[in-house]
Amino acid sequence: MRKELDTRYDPKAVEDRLYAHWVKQKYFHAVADETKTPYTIMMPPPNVTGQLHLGHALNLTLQDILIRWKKMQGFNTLWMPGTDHAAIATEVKIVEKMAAEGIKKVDIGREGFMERAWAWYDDVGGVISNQFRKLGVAADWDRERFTMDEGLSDAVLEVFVRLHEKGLIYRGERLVNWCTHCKTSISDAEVEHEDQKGGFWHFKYPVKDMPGTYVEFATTRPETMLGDTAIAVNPNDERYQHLIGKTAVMPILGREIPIIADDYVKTDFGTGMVKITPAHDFNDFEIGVRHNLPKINIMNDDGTINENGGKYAGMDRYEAREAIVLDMDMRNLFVKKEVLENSIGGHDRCRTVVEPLMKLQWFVKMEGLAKPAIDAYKNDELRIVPERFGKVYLHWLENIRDWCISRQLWWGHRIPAYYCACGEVTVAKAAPDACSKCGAVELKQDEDSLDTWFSSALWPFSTLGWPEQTPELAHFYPTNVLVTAYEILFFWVVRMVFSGIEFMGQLPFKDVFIHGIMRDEQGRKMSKSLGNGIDPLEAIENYGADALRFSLTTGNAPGNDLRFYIEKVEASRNFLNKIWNAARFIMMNLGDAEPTAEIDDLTAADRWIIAKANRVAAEVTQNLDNYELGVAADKVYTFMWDEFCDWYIEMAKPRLYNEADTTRDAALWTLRHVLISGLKMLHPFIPFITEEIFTTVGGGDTIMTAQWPVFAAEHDFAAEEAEVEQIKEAIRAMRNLRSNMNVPPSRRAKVFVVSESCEVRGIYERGAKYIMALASAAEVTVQADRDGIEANAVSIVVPGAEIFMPFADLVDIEKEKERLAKEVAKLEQEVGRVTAKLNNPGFVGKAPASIIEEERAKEAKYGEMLAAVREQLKAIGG
RNA sequence: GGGAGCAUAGCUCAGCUGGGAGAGCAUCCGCCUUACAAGCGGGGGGUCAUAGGUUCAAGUCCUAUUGUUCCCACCA
Repeated sequence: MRKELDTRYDPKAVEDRLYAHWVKQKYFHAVADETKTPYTIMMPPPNVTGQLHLGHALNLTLQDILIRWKKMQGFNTLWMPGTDHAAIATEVKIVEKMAAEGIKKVDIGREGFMERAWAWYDDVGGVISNQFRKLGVAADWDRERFTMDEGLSDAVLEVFVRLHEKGLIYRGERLVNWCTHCKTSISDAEVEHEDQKGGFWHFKYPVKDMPGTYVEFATTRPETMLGDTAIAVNPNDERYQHLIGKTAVMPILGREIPIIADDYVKTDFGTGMVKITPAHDFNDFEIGVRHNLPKINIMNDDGTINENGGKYAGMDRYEAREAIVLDMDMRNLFVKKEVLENSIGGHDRCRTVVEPLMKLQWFVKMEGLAKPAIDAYKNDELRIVPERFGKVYLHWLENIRDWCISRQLWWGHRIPAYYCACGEVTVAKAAPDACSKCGAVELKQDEDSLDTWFSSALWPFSTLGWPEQTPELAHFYPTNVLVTAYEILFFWVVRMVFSGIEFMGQLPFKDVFIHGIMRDEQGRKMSKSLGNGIDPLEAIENYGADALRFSLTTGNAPGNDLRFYIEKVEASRNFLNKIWNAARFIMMNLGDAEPTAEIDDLTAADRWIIAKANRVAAEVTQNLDNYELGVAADKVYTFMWDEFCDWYIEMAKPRLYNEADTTRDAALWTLRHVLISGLKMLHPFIPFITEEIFTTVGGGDTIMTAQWPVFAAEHDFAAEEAEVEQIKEAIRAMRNLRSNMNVPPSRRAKVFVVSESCEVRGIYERGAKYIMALASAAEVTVQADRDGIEANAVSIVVPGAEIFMPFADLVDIEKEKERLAKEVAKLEQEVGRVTAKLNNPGFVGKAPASIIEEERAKEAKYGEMLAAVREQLKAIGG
């Protein structure tokens, strides 16, 4: 039963209906089945705070292409979707919402907060995954997971306990990156460095018992002077040898601090003297450890100065800075202020300048975990596409520091550590009944929760049921590829890799396919503050999901950023319409017929397009294998539009319109066959329209499980391809000439094809109907000589033949001479180039035989054509 | 300070392992040719950033330079 199709493709009438149908049919659902070969992708879980943005759209489209393609290849595909609780990002939002109601976290306490948080999750947690569906993604929603699900939370606890048992998780008082706004520690990866011009203040401290002697140093953060516990110089600095071992006095607080020698200090920067503040600077911390210096913390969690800061206590860190500079100046100990270009770390969430603070936190020891992740890449077990990101991956892992995993937040996985008054700390999945040391039953669980990436690091196996040994885990792990933007290589990819190796004994994926990020028309990163974000849902509303997807796929190389142009979506929409109309045309002509054809019935044109489709299938498959999705899409696009629509369909028309044509069925069969092949190759890219047409044209119940086209040697018709290409070239030449001479299509011309070659004449005799249809010829006469052709007919030379078109009244002999003379010049140049090449002993001696053969063929071809054009020019008196 | 990417037609970008420069959009000319004007046919437009080098042959490989974007980094 065939439906009538509109002249314009309307995605609205198709997309939602088909998606609901796919879901209902469980086409996306994967079942563990050991008799099948799995192909698995873990969808990067979006934050539950989010809305679908173009970055997601790009990421999802690429994954969906791979999943749908592999499914058609017969793999047991699983695309695991889910969402991430996004600890800090979400908590900030919930706090904001509460603030609007005039409520603070402390007002309602941890339990009250969590209640609200879960309510909030119930409200908006599913929004984004519902938006994902609009894109047509073939994800297994039946298996959708959330990082705070019971099962995933259990995995988190299991991992924490195991790492702790192995000594890879420890608790310690260290300097951490502290956000004074969010009042939590954050990991190194969450600190964003930004270059800026800042103050560089020079001060001097008096040296004890050496009146008139001062140590002069410079700092970018004068407020940290309050925590100074030493002054350091380079041990080899001749200028300061006499000061080493002496004592300086921090004037404002009157604190006596030693002058020490340490290699860290450079002699050629600043004054060669450095103030040492172990509690507020990562370098100084190390020096403090080396020299056993006291660590004096001068700051509160909110960035104000604490009681160690004397009279500055209570001031904000920047207020204190000003005040201290002023006070030092009053004492004539302020030397000068310079401007210094340096980089400053801010919290990636709120941009607040990060303060290094001493904190008792939980850390993951990274060295041992990083090693196998490094080896996996070096041993080629892990492949990163494009390759250049492999260096970034290695560099990060080779320089990794311990990972601070505790966060002073409530929304997340609470750290499973229990404290007893006796000082004993118990780490266990469940709260112990009593302290194992003293037997006390009053145990307090750690107030902190875990970094959100601690749970997402487990995503590839926690979603499959780990630590339970589920059939899904056995079948679908390890996954095949991880598709993500380069932005989260460190946050997530690296952590999944070492987690997978540590807990599963196997890499979580074989390939990492990295793409770029979406930018606006001007190349700027899309951001909320700039307000330059494009809503993909709006683009889908206006142009359909297929059009959006296709525009995100073509013209982009792996790893490169992508600018969004609505014009590109329009162009994609036009392509969809083209396919739609080609299908309409074919269905109209098919009617109720079910044409059949044997290979022997096929004409040269049929074989030509079949051979082309065959080769495109091979190439596109190869491109997809290499993650060259843009190239793949482009090839199918060109094949379908240029070759199939603009040439083959046009060539089929004369056969279709002639009921008596004995090859009519072969044409119909070929049209339908090639259309379906094309739809299959397009389906991963544009799933909706291809499904709609496929089912309408009787391809089957769904294209999703149709077999992906493979190269078939029996469809490789080289001779016919060459023959049709020859006809195409002739048609193009004739069109070109007509256009040059301003001959309207309505004026049909007689065409004479002259060739001495019997073989060539055969080609043109068979191609006559195409020349008539596509080059506005009234009739085509093929002959061996020029008998009967008007002397002033315009002529063109094509390989192996000359073509004459009598346009008596239109011909301007002078212009003709000009045209032919130009043609001669062009061919002479060609022949000259090729001949020079062939006369070059280096070329003939070293180039591969096939290349030399090609050049020889060119020389012969152009030589022949040149002779013919010269002849024609002579014939009209030129 | 270290590293990476990019620089190709007016614009946005492709161009895989080196073998005569491509697409989309824009532009110009001509077409309502019975699938499609969201279309059809034809055209113009590029010293592939610059300078060297390797090679019979370089947009493609190497080196340097310039411009640009980004990543990493505890120089006070």
